[in-house]
Amino acid sequence: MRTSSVELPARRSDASGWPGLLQATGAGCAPLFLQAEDILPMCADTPETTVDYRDTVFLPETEFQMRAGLPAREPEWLARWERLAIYDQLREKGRGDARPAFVLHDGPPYANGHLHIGHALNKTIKDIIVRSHQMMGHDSRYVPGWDCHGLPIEWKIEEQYRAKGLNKDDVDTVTFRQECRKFAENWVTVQREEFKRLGVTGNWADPYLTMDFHAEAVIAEEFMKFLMNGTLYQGSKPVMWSPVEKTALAEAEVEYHDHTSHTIWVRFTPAAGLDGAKIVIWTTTPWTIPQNRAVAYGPGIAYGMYRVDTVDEKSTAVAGELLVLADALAESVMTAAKVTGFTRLRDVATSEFEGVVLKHPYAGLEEAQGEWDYDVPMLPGDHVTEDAGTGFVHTAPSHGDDDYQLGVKFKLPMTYNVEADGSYRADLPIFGGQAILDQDGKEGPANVSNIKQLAWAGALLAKGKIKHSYPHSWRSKAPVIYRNTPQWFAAIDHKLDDGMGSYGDTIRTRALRSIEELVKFTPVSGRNRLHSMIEHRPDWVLSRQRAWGVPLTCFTRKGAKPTDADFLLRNAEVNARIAAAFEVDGADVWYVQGFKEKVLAGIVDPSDYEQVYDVLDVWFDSGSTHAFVLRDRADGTRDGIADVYMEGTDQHRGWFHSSLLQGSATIGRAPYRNVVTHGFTLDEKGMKMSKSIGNTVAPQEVIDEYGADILRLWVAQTDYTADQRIGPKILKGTADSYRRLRNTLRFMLGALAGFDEAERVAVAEMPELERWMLHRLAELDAEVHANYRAFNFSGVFQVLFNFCTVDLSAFWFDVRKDALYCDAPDSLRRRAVRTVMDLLFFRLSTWLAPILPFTMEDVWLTRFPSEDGSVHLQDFPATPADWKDEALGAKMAFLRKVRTNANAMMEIARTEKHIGSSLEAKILIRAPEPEQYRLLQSVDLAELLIVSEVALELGRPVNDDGTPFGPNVEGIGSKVLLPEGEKCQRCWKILPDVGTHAHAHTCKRCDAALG
RNA sequence: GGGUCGGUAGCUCAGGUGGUUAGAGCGUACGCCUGAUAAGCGUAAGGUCGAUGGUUCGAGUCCAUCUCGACCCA
Repeated sequence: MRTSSVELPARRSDASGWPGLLQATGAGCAPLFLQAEDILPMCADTPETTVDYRDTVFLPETEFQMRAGLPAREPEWLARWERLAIYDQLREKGRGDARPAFVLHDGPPYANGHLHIGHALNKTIKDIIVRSHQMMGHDSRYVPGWDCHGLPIEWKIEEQYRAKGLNKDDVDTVTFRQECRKFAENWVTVQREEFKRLGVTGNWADPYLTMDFHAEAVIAEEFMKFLMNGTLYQGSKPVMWSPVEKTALAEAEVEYHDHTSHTIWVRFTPAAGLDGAKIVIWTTTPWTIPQNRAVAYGPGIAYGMYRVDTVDEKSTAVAGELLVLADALAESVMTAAKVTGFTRLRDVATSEFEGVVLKHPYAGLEEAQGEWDYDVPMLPGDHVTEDAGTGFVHTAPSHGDDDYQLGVKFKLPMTYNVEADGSYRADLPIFGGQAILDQDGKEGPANVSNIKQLAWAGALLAKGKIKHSYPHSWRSKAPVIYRNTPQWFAAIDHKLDDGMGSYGDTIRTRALRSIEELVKFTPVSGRNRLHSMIEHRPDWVLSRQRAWGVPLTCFTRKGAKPTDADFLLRNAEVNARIAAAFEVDGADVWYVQGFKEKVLAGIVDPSDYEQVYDVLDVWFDSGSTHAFVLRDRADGTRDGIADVYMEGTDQHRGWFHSSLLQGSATIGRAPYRNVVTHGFTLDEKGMKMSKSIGNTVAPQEVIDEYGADILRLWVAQTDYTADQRIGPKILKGTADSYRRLRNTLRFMLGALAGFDEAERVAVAEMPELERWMLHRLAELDAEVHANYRAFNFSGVFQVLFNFCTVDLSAFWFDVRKDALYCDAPDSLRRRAVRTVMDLLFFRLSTWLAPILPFTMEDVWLTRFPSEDGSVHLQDFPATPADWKDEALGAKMAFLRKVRTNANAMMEIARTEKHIGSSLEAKILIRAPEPEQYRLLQSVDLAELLIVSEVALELGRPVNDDGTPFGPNVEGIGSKVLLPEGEKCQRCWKILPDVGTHAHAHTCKRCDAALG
């Protein structure tokens, strides 16, 4: 509720004396009277009142533009930094042990395509970390890197070949690799410029590339450590395989199309147990039946025993037979088998399956020559569902991922029945030589042969067809199959004897203990995430059947089996020769005719050995960056370990993961001390960005429209540890915040115009308000440092932005405008304000510099114009601890509450047209407690409230009629009155002494200031 | 389908171990100022803290389920 707080007649011209009229006409008609009323004061007052003192007032003076013009001006600063070689200057400053090193090791982006918003976020966060640590006193080095090998680049080159009608297989490998190299080089150049445009500082002149010859040599060396320490072995694993192209395919190389498959229900007969009931499996790949090695059941699934009672004449089910099925699927199976009547006899607990051994459907067949006379165990598997099928999963470890995992877990044997061209091996009984898919990608006879054979063996319960989504080769459009192929693995649990056992003696234990003891995670949730991944992961598949990468530099003995002790050639001299050759000519030499002979000459007989031509998983490349960057470069780190690895959360599965495994094997621990992760960037509604939806935000567009500093400010104000949102509306808001900040800085620059060291005032001589500002700066100093150290930029921004708006713009600046504009230049008060303004300048401009490098350079150079200066050569200034004054902080907090209360009262008076500006008011403040009274008396309240006069009284804040002044603060109330006197034409305060001085229409202070 | 993380005003963020009417800034509206002026100041309106159920004298905060979204895996 609002109560009028003014008792005196209104002073304002547009209301004075005409309340009736105003009321009668209404606000909407007020303009009608404005003309006449406006003339009134002009007539009442003499023309003398228009004495213009504007030129005698010290208004802010600055070249600093309100409008930044960032898109146009940012490139100029970039050129300046390049000319001044700021990054190199800072390195010079940190030479030797002049400053403690701080190294954020760059996770390499893939050198392929223009930057997207995720890249911009990633590199900006890194840059803020690097810059802030530099300014906190470190030698903060940053070597950007690129991931250059790998499939996507290979594709692009293959695509170019196809466009020219060429076939990749007809091209020399070295030639092909060199084209890939050129392609990567080109994108490195493009991306480097795009990153630099964001204001990211670093050693751009000499970045690291995983395809540098030295990098390739080191990657090979690191791989050979795995070879030598016994963790490397050859195994077999099902991968997606195209029989048409006779090659393995990566997930990204397949596309899904509808495909019609056979579908069969097959009985498996227990050797014993289960009352002789048959276990029924369902599969869409009959050709995998010869490779069956187990049947999986779901430990959490309800099973029952069913008796077939009556069947349709076309049914292959038999009346009276017993079947075990998942209850949820029994009905559908019976329908498929054309069973017309059945009875559920009893529950079958999953414990009954334990230890049950089934016979393969082809066991005992005469033509099979005993091929399938092995045990088929029943095994529990969490991948078994009740969504489709029978509740039992036919398991062929060579032809499916779940099957493979189950096989690894229970040591099922792998089969090698399917050849590269998609046909059964010639010596497989019954089916030998038959194709699953022929060379055109059409179905071969294998499926139908199996269905016939199952029927013949009496194992076929039902059959049908199903249309479903199925993977096809992107290139040939032919369906693919899962087929086990030889692969190279790193054994995660192999016991190591390498003298690096401080944190365990296997890769896994070292990795886990690193996570537990050596690494700090930001946010902390990353620890569990990485830990559980490492805890549960299988062995690392290192090999890819590709051309563009670092080869697995090893040799196998002809005729030896992978399990033989001498299968792999382990020879330090050979390894040294390989590394030396790579160092000079890169990994291409591996593919040059005669390399094997050259490398093995004089050590072993080259003709006894096969050279491996698979290339390393690119994660091995990036997992090795710590070796060829941190360990080997002069700007690396002393112990080869980084202070920070900072990437997106997806890299728990990627770079953090591979670096951890690689490091655990080669240096015995994680190559990092901090893992910082950022979330994903989503659109304004929190949805994933996609080109088809059209909700993407490209960094280049933001830079063109607003400038890189706005994009950086967006990064800084968001909590990047979670997923963030961006879009036109959000960027608009960011730009608004920027403008507010910019104007605050602009005022500071204007107030500092011509500041001279001689003006400086000692802290002890300063007014309380200035000492309070120093107190705030000391508080901020601690908060800013703590937040930067914790990589918490949204904290830094929040704290500084609030400070700028609440403490500076709305309070200190507003209050001190009077002193700055009107006090004589030599007044202690004005000098104190400018002294504090100067101290503020150094802190604010440096604290914000890591976030807004362009704008803060603008600020810095406006104050200190020079050819070679830069805010980025500065450190955060040390802030004296004794600036802190908690008591003063509490006092000012209280006074500001009183101020807010008075403002609220003035707002009412303003609405009622009694006053306009606050200087037109006099405030009566009543405090009931003597202590409060004394406290209020100790300060210049008129100055603090920006009013012309304050009357302070001890007593209750009530009117003569007992009604309260209005809302109170701890019992203290205020009331708006009108001051006595005339308006000083220089400082605009209404004071009693105005007009009594030499200079017309001035107050005492202004009169003196005018001299 | 599985695992992990997240959902507080239009926006960006605060809200130790559960405890009084959930905070800040921006934006918005209204007003003032016209000596920070394509600025500045003031006041105000805005939230069933994703939903439901539970534990408790008391839950934004603890538990369960659901929902939406994201990431990783299948």
